Amino acid sequence: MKNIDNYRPTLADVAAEADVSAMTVSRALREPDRVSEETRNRIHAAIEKLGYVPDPAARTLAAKRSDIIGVIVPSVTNSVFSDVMNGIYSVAENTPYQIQFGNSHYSPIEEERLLKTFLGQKPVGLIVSGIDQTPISKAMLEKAPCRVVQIMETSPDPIDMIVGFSHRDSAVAATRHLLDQGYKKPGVLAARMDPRAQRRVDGFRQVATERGRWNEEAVVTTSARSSVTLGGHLMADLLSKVPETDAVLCNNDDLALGALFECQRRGIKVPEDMGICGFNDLEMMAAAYPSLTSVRTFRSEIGKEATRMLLAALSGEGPTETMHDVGFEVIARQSTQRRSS
Amino acid sequence: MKNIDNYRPTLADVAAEADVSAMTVSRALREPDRVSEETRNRIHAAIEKLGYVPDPAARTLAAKRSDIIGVIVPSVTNSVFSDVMNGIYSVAENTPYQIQFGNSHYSPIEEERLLKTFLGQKPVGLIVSGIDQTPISKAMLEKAPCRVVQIMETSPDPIDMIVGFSHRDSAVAATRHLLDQGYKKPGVLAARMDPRAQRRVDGFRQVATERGRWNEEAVVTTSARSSVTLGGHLMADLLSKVPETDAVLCNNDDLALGALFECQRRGIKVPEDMGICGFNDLEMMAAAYPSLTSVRTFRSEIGKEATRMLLAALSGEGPTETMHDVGFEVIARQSTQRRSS
DNA sequence: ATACTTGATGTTTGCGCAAACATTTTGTCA
DNA sequence: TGACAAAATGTTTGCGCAAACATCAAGTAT
Repeated sequence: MKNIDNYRPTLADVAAEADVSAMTVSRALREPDRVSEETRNRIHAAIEKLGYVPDPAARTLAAKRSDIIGVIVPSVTNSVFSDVMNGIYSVAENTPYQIQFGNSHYSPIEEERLLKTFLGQKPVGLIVSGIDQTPISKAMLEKAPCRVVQIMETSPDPIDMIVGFSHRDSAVAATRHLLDQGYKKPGVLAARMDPRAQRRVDGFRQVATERGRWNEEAVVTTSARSSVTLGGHLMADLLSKVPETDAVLCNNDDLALGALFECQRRGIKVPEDMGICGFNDLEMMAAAYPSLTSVRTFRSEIGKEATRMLLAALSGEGPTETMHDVGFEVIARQSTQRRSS
Repeated sequence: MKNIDNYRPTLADVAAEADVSAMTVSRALREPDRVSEETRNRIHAAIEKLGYVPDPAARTLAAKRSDIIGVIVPSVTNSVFSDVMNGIYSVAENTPYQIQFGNSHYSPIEEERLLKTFLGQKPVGLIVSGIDQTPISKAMLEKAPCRVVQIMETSPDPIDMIVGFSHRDSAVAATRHLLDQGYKKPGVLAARMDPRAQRRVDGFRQVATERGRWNEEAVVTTSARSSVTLGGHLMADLLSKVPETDAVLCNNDDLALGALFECQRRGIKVPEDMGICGFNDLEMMAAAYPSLTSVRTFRSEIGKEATRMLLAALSGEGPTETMHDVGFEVIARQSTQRRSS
């Protein structure tokens, strides 16, 4: 069992120790420039001696705003969002701001609920995923007394600020790559059809149609959570529906890896008989055998840039950009390197 | 730019609307049983009408404790901890408690700093990873005015409560499995030598020594972050040092997958010429070709159980268990299925 | 030398809520 | 029907801090 006694010194205690008023201590912590160096030293010595730690609740109540940056992501297990979260942390870590995560589980309704909770904490900023908020969420964000950054996508009319890339364009580029490599019967594997996955499938459709390679049957999707195992199943499904398929654009890297294993199991040669392209370019893609082509996305960069943008806007110094496209890059590897066309 | 006006109703506003005192409203929210049903309905109608949201800062200040459960993990990108975090969320989601994550980046010093920050928030509970805290951290946790759950490991003398499994025992079981399958020259691949990885290597050493299969040279470790690519490199390294190696125990699944790819690249047959065993049993292990043997760990369960335990202790009802071993399970698959012994 | 700026510090007040205690209303039993 | 317990509700107070304003000393220009 645990010891539950615990005296915590307050600003007033530190003030008494340093022989100044409480307000001077408060200032020494928040606006050091406005306190003389000598006084400041005395105050810091007192803080050290007493082990004073500011009470964030009291600060929030008095200042009518917290130092919280709320972040809403649809999943914490998905490595895409892990990377984004890591980026956010890395920039926020050495600032006075606190990151508070919320997990919407890909549910717009849950996002609404989280948003309400977060706003109750008077955050200084919010980072939300995507641009497909419900009307109620949008309204909350627009009226919110704090800055808002939408991440993962691009949009001509963000709520406030936005950092991401075009999912449609990235799929367009990947599909062109497949066709340029000489594949004739491309298919698509997609799980968890969130708005971004949908836009990627749209990009594929556009290019495939333009080049006369479109086949509705070759689009295999499911609302299930993405996984390597699922990639194998979807690949099997695709092959049973459209046996002549010679390439697959996978909506993410897990599916691509699963598709590769399924091909190995069936003795289908990659890249000769089947081209495989993933999405996100997770670390494992380069290490696979054969190495897997993927569309590199800058997930950590999105998190970092969103946080930087927010901090810049909060500092209030000068005009800040409100849109940032981090782009993407098709990383061609062995899995789409067809010997002959 | 954004609209910054924003009036937020307070308890007093709701009280006026419902024609009761502020305290009754406060009670209606925290102890509904102590308010008559009729009054409660009137209050909820008023809350709805005004869109009242409680101010957590004010509540924390007045009550001298927050509703925050602080969680410190060494990494948010590592899928092991993603799973644990998800487990924690899933149980905490429908409680009044807020989860606050901290990322120690595998640094005990950073953990100390985080702990201090968290304690400043007067949390109701803390969940920390591992049992290797610095003496200062240990002291803070012991004196903390809240319950503490250590996770990921087992220990005869936890600070307060503990949920995990024995890393040593799990490696012992995995190594026995390899030897029982007839492999004679087992090696180990390990990255990020945190205390848990170290204990797993120790388990391997114990069994290998007992059975006369120990070879110091066949233990290839690095302090670098684990990855699939690294798995390939470590495998290559091991083969150059000890070419006769016929099995590897990998300290995690990323390394195992990388090792598999490296074997494929070199034309080494798995499982005939090389047995591979991973650790954690991530989803991809079953989907690989050949499917990969691994030690299943119950990561999500650790998060869930730690949170349940904490909630039970907080509710104060009856005696609660303080130690929970979630165990592990060697999942034998193709990658260690040697045809002949 | 006077008025006036600048920098450094102090005082008062209230943020929104819950603990502790006080009071009123209702129900129950003999 | 009165006495008394229990349930329901109200009042006072202060949590720890920062905003806003007040004060005081030291410099600065003319």
